[in-house]
Amino acid sequence: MNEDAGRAWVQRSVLADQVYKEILAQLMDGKLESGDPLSIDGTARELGVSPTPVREALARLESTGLVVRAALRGYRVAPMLSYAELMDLMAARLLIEPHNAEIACTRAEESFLRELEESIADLRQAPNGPQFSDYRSYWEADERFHRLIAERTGNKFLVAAYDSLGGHVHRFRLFGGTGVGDARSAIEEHTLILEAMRRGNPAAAREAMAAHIGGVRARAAREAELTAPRTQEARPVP
Amino acid sequence: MNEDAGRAWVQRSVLADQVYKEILAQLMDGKLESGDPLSIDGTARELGVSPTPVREALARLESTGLVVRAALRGYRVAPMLSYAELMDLMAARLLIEPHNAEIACTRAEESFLRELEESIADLRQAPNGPQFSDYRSYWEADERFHRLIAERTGNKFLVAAYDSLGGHVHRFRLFGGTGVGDARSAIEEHTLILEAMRRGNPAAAREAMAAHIGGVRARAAREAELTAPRTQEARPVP
DNA sequence: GGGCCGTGAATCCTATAGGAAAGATGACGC
DNA sequence: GCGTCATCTTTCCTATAGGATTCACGGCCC
Repeated sequence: MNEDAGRAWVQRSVLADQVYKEILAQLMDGKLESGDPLSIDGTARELGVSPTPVREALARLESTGLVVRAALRGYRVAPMLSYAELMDLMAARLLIEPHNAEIACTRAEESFLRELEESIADLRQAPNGPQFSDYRSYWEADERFHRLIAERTGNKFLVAAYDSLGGHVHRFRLFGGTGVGDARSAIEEHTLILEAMRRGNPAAAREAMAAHIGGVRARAAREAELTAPRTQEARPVP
Repeated sequence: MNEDAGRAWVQRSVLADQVYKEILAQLMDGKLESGDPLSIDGTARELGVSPTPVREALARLESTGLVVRAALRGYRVAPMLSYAELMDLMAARLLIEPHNAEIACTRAEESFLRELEESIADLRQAPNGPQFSDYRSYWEADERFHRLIAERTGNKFLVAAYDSLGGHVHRFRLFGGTGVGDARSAIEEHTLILEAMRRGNPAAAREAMAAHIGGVRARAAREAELTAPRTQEARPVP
């Protein structure tokens, strides 16, 4: 488990960062399920490191909402988003991200537009298989698109607000085991946003972003219906 | 529930939390100034604890934006907000908090309104001297008012967005050495928001909150002009 | 005089050890 | 059979030690 000659993932960098990414990958992959206790010592043994970096990584993960911390009782994996929570997340994104797009459009420059275009191109060529390692690059490109817009506002508090939602983390966590389901639609909508920005029309950019988030919400709702009307009423298995 | 449950375990607490509060107090008090390096070992020696809790406390403080972390070079105190950044903060708050107030108003109950009223009462009787220890209770009551509204939305992502701004942390940090300057106005505006909520008028609640944030912004701008002429202009995004 | 480089101190990062509390397991008594 | 209690294991939390790295300072060379 820890002895794998092929992966010497103990490099000369901050170990806490490596642990952070590893735990994040396991969370995305579904290896760690909702409510699982995330023991500090246990994780340290499993990864072959000491508890100190694990402690620091978990302290940072806590701010993402993926893990929850009880005062003297350790960390636990945050429960998967329920349908209502997913809708809440989309409502919050609808408040913040269209606004970001509008502001960013007023400050758009050619280099910025090119970066957006590049992220869309990366999105097109990224695989989107069922495992997190498969769709990781897709996830990164998608996140980069939205983050670029948030950062382009020039307002670091809007960036912080966008970050705090953890929209992509929570959304893509639901893809664990199934893969990205709405790649085609997402790429189309990203392109529409970019075009509105190219035209220099802030109102159109806002509307395009709102339409995109709305589309994500609708598709997420449909997926949630398809997979399982789970967790609302825990019916005993016959 | 049980108020008189054993008190013995209360004295046992996580040391990292105490370190967190202590560093926060020093930041608020101005004992730690912008750009100061915040050495882990040094802080540990100063507080008489080991580096491990300090490390965890700093990792959590990083998400508040009060300290910044360089990969292998330690932590530093984040620079004080410039005039432009303060305006950016208020712009972000104007996006989020009026919306929160509107949603919260639609779900207001008597207990919620009473809690709001209580926070305003606490605000009235709280001292607001120059040291952080003086206006700490004022700060807590003010923060509680806004947080109650955010939490009343029932949308934890809106709460997270509100948290991420760190509005009160940054705003009150500027009060270090001078004390709260706008207590009277703030109390009045809080009362107006509460009255709108009592009337059950979401649009009025939104407007009252927007007026409050606008008032805070105007007063902060005036203070900034008094203390130091704004030399820093909004710099273009990279 | 200015730039480059070696040495030393300070600091960060990680590992290990031990005390304390919570939870689990099993035995005992009713 | 069921509740209670003692014991044990697990886990969290803190302290300490040591390797690795960075920054500062002084000397040396051009």
